[in-house]
Amino acid sequence: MWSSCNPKNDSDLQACAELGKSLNRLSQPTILTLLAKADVPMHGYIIVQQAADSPMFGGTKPDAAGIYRTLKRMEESGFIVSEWETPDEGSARRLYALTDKGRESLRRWIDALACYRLTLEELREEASGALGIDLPETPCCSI
Amino acid sequence: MWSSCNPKNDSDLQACAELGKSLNRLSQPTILTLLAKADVPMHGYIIVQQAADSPMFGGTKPDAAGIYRTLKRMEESGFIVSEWETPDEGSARRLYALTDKGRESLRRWIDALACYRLTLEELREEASGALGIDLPETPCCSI
DNA sequence: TTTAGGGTTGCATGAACTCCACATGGTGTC
DNA sequence: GACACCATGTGGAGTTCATGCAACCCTAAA
Repeated sequence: MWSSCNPKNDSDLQACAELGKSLNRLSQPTILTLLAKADVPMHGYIIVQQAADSPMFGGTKPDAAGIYRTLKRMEESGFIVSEWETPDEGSARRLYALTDKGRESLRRWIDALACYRLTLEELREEASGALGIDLPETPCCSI
Repeated sequence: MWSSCNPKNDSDLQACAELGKSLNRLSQPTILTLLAKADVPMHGYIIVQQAADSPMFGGTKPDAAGIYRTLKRMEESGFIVSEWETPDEGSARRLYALTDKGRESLRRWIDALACYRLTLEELREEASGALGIDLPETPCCSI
């Protein structure tokens, strides 16, 4: 499903050295998207697993602590709600569900992402123009 | 020259609340691009001025201290070189010039930006699919 | 007993940004 | 003459935010 261009090995990382740690802070739309796609409440653990496959993380499983913290923030903002599931057997776990506000937020995120995208594209065009090279067809990390 | 979609007023910021402070850390390719376009050494002050008009800053003049710090970092990395210009009249000021390494870095940045762009687009498609809405033509902050 | 599933907190680190202050020098104004 | 303001460069303190690591709790299966 997700098939992004993510540098997998060291030489790719070298080539895309500038990538660095940018484009963080986007775990929130990723989580919103996962919850919206599932359409049922999800456990935090599953969210962490599935987030790893999202374009934002590209196979690298994000730190669980970070995701749980983000989930907490999102609940405080009203984008999701959580409740404890206490089965007769097994340990208790939280179930996170999208709220209407969260769905609305995701809708705005879609526009915001388009905005980001356009900004990046403009910068890329400016840079190409400045170097006098013609833009190839998204040679994304093409090593 | 630069004409990005940047929320100008408060209501736009509300609508694009998720924008927050993401997409920072991109002052480096912006500076590289400015220097590459000028093709002559530039003063830091001018860089600050022109950076304000770039897609990344969208009219908001970035903090000069931050830009100067970035310039220093970039010089340490060998992407630019600077020398003092000491005119007979007026105060001394630095002239920043792009190095070959800097030009090479900008070339990699172009690929990296394409990579970012693709990631954002994928996430956006996933989000739209999850919400069951069809993607309009980049309605970037369309309020 | 170890491993895996599931959740949480604390602490340290680091990057990036903001605000503030301080230089120097020119121009303009009250 | 004092004051303000733009041009120009720099340093420090403090904030915010994300990252990563370690530790802690639980249960269940192998």
